[in-house]
Formats: sequence, structure tokens, C-alpha cells
Amino acid sequence: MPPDAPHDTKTRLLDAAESLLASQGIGNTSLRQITEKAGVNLALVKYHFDSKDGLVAATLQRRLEPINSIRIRLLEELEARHPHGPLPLDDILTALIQPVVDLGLGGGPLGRQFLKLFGRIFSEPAAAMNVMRQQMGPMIQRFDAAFARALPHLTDSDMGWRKMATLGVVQHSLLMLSMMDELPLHLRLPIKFLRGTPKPDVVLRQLVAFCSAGMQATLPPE
Amino acid sequence: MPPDAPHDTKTRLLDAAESLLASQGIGNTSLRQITEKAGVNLALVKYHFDSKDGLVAATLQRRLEPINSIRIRLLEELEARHPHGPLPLDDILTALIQPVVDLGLGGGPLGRQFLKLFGRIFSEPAAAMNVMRQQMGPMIQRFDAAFARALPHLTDSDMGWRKMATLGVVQHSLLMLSMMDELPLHLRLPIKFLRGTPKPDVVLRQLVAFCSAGMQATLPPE
DNA sequence: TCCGCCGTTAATCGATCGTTTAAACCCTCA
DNA sequence: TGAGGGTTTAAACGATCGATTAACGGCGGA
Repeated sequence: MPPDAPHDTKTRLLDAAESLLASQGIGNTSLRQITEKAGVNLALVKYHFDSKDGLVAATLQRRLEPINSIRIRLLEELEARHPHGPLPLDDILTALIQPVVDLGLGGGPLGRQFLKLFGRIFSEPAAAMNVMRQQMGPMIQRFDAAFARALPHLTDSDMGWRKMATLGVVQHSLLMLSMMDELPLHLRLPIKFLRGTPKPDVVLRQLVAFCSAGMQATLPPE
Repeated sequence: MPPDAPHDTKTRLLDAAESLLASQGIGNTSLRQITEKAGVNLALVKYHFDSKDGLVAATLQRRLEPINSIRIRLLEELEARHPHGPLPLDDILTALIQPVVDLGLGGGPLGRQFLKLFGRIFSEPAAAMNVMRQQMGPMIQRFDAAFARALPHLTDSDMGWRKMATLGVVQHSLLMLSMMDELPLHLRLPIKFLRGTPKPDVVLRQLVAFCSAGMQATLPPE
């Protein structure tokens, strides 16, 4: 247990869980690893979070909630600036991507850890996935409407494909970035073009540019 | 064990492993589950594959090898048609994406299972990741050169970002598609725009269009 | 025929998993 | 001071994990 560890048991468990779940995945992390890292008794997981699933859910919620709040706030500010007509696509994407990039790359090692957990979540057991969707659902719906306003000529199907692709770009890129400094050197092939940790504004610029162009792509005739 | 199961023990183990690793992840799948599904004795895993890691690696290799062979063949055919000057970007992306889409969506339920395993791999223990890179490395290098020929004006850094994003689009989209028919209904939000399993050519067309536009994006001034 | 090897089998190893129990602790308030 | 509720503790539960062992079957070559 580090000397500056918070004294609140719940927070200690959440911090330890976030770090370990991120680096090892949910299924490969035991409660004993978490409680040992937190310097806390094993049974306190049941007392405070009822079960391992409960602890995992709480770990995700703690980060997802503020990120999604900022996303919706940014989108509302954008809508206020453009009360009528289409919304600028790049601004929508920025509202969607900036909060998670800022928290992940600007928030020190703790944020980086969450980025990895966030990137892993789609591959984990359904229990974790449920929390994810529950947190993301309302936020996604808000952005669906914004995208439809920005690209009114797209069919629902085409829009669906492009939103899925956009999510893939963000999720995969952030996962790769967050794994960067703990991957063995010979495994860094896909990101060897980077020297050191990129700044949040650089990441945001690249991701928005790619996704914006992709969303506006003209589909070739079949 | 299904009545039409192959009689070769290695194949039976690989088939069972592929199916279970895909639906549950590596860390959450036990050797006993695999051997039971294969109708094979537990100790035969050690005999044929030496360990769990060995079985996982063999499971990945069996699919990755032919996919990457086709990719390289398609790329060579493309280069033969364009001996000089830039290569058509859409054709490069097609050579990269078509083999995995065809195997995944055109190859029946078995292919679908592998798609999921493929999509999960980035989140799994390092052992699995090693096999992945080992198989993908030489193929990636071939495509790196092709992309550089198609987009000669891009800096190495910009190109790196876009290749990473492209991989994210393919990996995430295919993972979502492969999870489609076993996800509980209320969790299908991100793909509810789809009715039934899309045909491989539809998927390919959408993915290539998005990635092609993204790779050609003009980066806004900082 | 019998030896030797390949494939297979049942059984067990020690370790670790998530969960649960019951007792002890500590602080607060009557 | 002492009762009581919110926290924490040590210990153990049954289950399951990957790995390993020794013995067994059958088939081909000597």
C-alpha cells in the first residue's frame, strides 16, 4: 500500500481494482490481488460491494459517469451555439472524444489505467458489459440525434455502420496508447511511430480528422 | 460431442477451443471445458500442445496463417496490375479486409466464432498477443509499403495514426458483428440498424469506404 | 511372438478461486 | 459507563483451476 493511499476503504478498493483490472483483465484478476494491493481485508469486498461483479461495476461507474456528463455538457453547449440547421460534424466528434482522451492521457497514470480498462471492456464477461451499456445508453442517444442533424442525407443503415466504425477507432486507438508504456519493446510495432506519450490535443486532432472523413465518405456504387 | 465431429484429436481440440475461447475469452475458459466439449481426455492437451498457452497459440495460428496468405496474395496481384506509381487505396484496403470478412461471415458459424476470438485478442494475456504479432508482423510490413506508395504525401506519424485507426475500425466492427446473434436483445443497441447477418460484400463495402476516407483525410491546422 | 512406441486414460497434485461465517473492533450516543 | 451499529478481521468453505503422473491399449517392425 503506497504511503499516500486514501484512507477510505471503498476508494482504496476502487483504485486497486481499476489498476489491476486494467492491466490484467477482469477474468484474470482475483479479489485477493485487489484487496492485497488495497491493503484491505478480503471480506470487505462483499461488505461494501456485495461481490466481485459489484466491485467491477462500481469501478466502471466511477469513471464513466463524469466522462459522460462532460460529453453531454459539451454537446449542449454546441447545440446552443447552433440552434438551427446542421451541427458541425467535427465539433460533435470533439465533444464525444475529448473527455475520454483528456481523462486518459491528461490525468496521470491513473487515467491511463482506466483507458485500458475501457478498451478491454468489450471483450469481458457480460456482467461488465451491462454496466457499460447502462452508463453509455442515454449519452449515445443524445449523440445519435446530433449526428443525424449533422449528416441528414445518410440512411439509418449507413449512419449505423459509421457510428460503429467511429467507436472502433476511438476504442482501439486509446487502448493501444494506454498499453504503450508497458508493452515489451518488440511488441510495439503498431505504435512505433510515436516517441513518448502523445499530448491529448494531438490525439484528439488525429482521431477527429479520421472519423470525420470516414463519416462523410461517399459510398461507392455497389 | 456432435456426431459429425472429426476423428483427429488435435482438430477436435482446436475446434472446441476456438468456439469456447471466442465466446468466453481466454482467461475465463478452462481446459476442462475445452476437453469436455471436444470429447477428449484432459491430459491430451499437454500431450499434443504442451500447455494451455500452446493450445491457444495453435488455435490462433490455424486461422491467421491462411488469412494472411490470402492477404499477401491479393496485394501481390494488385502490385502486378500497377507496377509503377501509387496504388489505389481502396484496393489495398480491400486486400487487407476482404479475407477476414469472408472467412468470418461467409464461413458459417465456425468462422463467426473465430471473428470473435480475433476481436478479443488485444485484450487478452500477453502470451496470446505474441502469437498474434508473430503471425501478423510480416503481413503488416508488406502493407506498410503499399500504403506508403498509395499516400506518399503523408508523414510517418500521420500514416501511423491512420493505420492504427483502420485496424480499430476492422477489429471493432467485426467483433460487434460476430457478437450479434448471441447478445441479449436489450444489449444490441449499437447494431440495431442491422436486420440479420449482413453479407460479406456489404460489410466490406462499408468498412473500406470509411477507412479509405479516413486515411485520405486532410488534417486541420493546429 | 514380443518389444517398443504412440496415443490415451483415470486419478491426483498443490494452488487459487469467490464466497461466507462468526467473532472482534471502534466510534458514537444515551 | 455501557449498549449498539457500522467496519474490520481471521479463518474456513466447497469448487475449480492447470499441470503431472503412472498405467493401459493397440499397432507396426524385429
